Amino acid sequence: MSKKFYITTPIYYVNARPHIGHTYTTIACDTIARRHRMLGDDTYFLTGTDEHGQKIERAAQAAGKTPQQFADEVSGEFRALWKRMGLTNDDFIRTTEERHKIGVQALFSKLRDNGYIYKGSYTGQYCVSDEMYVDVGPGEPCPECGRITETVREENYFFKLSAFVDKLLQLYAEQPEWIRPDTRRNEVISFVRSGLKDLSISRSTFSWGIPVPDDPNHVIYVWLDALANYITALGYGSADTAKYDTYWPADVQMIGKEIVRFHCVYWPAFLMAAGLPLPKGIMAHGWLLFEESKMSKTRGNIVRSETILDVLGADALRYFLLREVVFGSDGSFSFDALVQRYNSDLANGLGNLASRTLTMITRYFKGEVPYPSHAAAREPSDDAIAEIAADVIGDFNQLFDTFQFSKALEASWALVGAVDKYIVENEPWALGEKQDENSRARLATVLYTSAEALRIATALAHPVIPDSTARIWTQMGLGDIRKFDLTSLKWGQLHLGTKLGEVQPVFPRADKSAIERMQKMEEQGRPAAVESKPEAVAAPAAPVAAAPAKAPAAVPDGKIGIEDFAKVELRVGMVKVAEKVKNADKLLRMEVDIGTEVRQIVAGIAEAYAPETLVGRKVVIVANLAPRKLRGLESNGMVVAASLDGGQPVLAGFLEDVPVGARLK
RNA sequence: CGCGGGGUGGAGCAGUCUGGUAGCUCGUUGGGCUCAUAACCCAAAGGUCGGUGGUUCAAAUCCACCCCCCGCAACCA
Repeated sequence: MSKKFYITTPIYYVNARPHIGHTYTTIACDTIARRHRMLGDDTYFLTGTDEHGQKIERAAQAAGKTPQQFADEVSGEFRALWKRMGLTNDDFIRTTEERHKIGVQALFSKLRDNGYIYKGSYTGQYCVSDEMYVDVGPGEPCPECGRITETVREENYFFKLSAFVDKLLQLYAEQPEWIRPDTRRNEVISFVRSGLKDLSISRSTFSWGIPVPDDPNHVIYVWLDALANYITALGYGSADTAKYDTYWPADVQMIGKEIVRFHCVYWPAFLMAAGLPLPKGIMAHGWLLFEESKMSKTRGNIVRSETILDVLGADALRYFLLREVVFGSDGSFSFDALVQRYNSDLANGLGNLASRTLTMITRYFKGEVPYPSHAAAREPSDDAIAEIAADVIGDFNQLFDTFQFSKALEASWALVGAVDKYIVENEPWALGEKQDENSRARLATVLYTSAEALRIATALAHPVIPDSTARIWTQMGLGDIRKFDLTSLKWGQLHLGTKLGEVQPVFPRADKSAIERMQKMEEQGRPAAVESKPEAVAAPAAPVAAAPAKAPAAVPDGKIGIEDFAKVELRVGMVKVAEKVKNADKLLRMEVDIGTEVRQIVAGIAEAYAPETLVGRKVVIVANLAPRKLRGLESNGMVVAASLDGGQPVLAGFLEDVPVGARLK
């Protein structure tokens, strides 16, 4: 009899191409799903893409595509990547699919029928980037993301979120493990305690979304739309609810820490309002930092999973992510660390243990698993390994099931280490030289013990490194590891006479060139991988909620004509005065002579240039830029500088002398 | 008084919730072994656990205060 197990990833917003952060979440879920399948559970693993909202509408427009085309493309990239990585998701939901639309509308209607939705009007500052209203004054930036907000007045449908404060607090109190880890739970509790305002759950200012039932002028708020995927994918709201009936509520909903509020406050409130069961738990993992700094599109340090797949394979990445990073905390990624882990744990550890053990069995026992013919050939060290293995099985299971992947793997690698030591101490190669009965029996015991420990370590690691463990399993003559019943795993199941397959290294050692290759691939792949348009469009300079700049006449590939360039007036200027702006870390106030006049210009270069070094220097100025106030000072123009991703700006200059006021063309 | 994350041998980290011999990987040095993927095993050197005070039989861990570093935001037209 099997239990059901339903696990979900967030659905990924298609404004960004897949990067290693998405991969991290999805791999974690894949690993959990694989483990549950091995345990015989009726497992269902869902992932997908979130495709609606103003941000997508605008990004598509900027890219000269329809929103659907845009979403199709990026969603396709996600699916292709997961397929390539061999992920075992049972379904892939897209919020633009009909089945999802039906389900969301059914949920909306249900909330309305239950009296939790009312119509009201709302004027406020809207952050396009975060798709939410924020509590700031007109013209102020979004407190969440810092981007500019737009003043929007809408007649909207509202969800009575305020009615759920007590019920939510009760949920968190009664089920302390409902939100994990604790830090996230505490954040949520304090957020809810401070009170909840009703939530606007429709938009009429754009149309890229699911229409509100009976009121097609409104589309449903993206988060209500998106969150519903976890049930619409199962057929909620459709004629066929068999999967919904079987799998809902979810056993684990995995998320990143940035979307805790939506999953731990809004989502349960929606479900309560609809009278539906709540998921059994939300697990929020941390962020993956790239060599200490956050990966971001603007910084251009997003690592693509493809690079790692090409060079080291999916198992290396899977193992690294789950072993290196404490799940729930932030972790850092670097190619050095990846290769290091790969070599020491996989190549030198598990791979080498498999290689030496199986080679000796092949050599000394013609490739058949031996077993000692009499009890005299047993020694305490053999039993010690069996005991360690038994402990590891228990520890691994307990740690893994509480999301402590790094500790679980550490525990099972302790077994690998213990066997390496055991082999050296027992010198099977020396026993192999002798032909007397005792030596043979002793050799049989040592090799059996090693092989059995290897079998156990391999079985435990299978959900994490499925491909390579399957190969070790085959080499051990055990057949298809996917058919192995993990619940039965215990010492002594390896049978006498099991015929080994051909022994081959499973994890070839990676050398330094692997790191260089990956870095090179990243650099080459970067321009294509970075999608900068949506960000630029989402933060329009004008305070008015104008539509993004009308695409200038049909010029392909984002190129501009000479007439567009001619609109920009670049001039050589001489810095007369430069000083730091008070209360600003990055700003310098300069007075710049551009020939015809002296302009005040404020620029964000204070961290790269001391004011006194600038006086007398010639710089390039955008002379016809609209004035803008920065930290209270009006800036009439812009200093041109090279800006490195994550680095400091470098001012443009000339090798030859140029007169002040000269125009650049 | 903006929000957040940190400070543990040379490097990178775990341990802190739940106080009890400071652990892991790499690196260094010396030794061992030759089955194995230049791998594996042993040993050694290397630590004021950011500081000060407190609680305690006992503090990396709990409490208070302080110092420093790093993100993010405020400002990068």
